[in-house]
Amino acid sequence: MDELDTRVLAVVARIPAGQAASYGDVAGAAGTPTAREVGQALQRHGRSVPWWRVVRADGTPAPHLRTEQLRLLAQEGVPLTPDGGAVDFGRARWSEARRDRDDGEQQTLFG
DNA sequence: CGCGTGACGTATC
DNA sequence: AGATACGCCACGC
Repeated sequence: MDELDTRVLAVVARIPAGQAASYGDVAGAAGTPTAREVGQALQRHGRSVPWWRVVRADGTPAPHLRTEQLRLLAQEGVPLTPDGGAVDFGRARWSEARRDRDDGEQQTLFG
C-alpha cells in the first residue's frame, strides 16, 4: 500500500461519526496533491475505513454510491439537506483544525 | 513517454 | 439546474 493511500485512509478514519468531509478537505488534511487522489485511494482501500463520510465539495455523494452512502450517513445522524440528497455542509463539515477546538468549546449555535 | 481514465473541483453557459 | 470544459495528478497500458 502506498504511503499516500495510507495517509488518506488515516484521515478518513478520524472523521467522527455524525460529520463528513469533502474529498478536497481530506486531500488537504492528508497532504495529498489533489482530491482525485483521495478518490483513487478510497476506490482501492476504502473498504477498511468509514468512506461514506467523504463526499464531494457540494455535499453530494458519488453517483454510483449515492443510495448506499446517503443511507449510511442518515443512519448515523449526519445532517442532510432538506431534499435529503446531500450532506448539509453548513453543519456537518469536519476539518482537521476544528478537531481540537471542539473539545473545549462544544458547539453553541445548534438552534 | 503519450494517452485514456476517474469515489474531484471550479468556472461558464 | 443540467451540461460542458478545463485543470488537476496518480495509474495502468
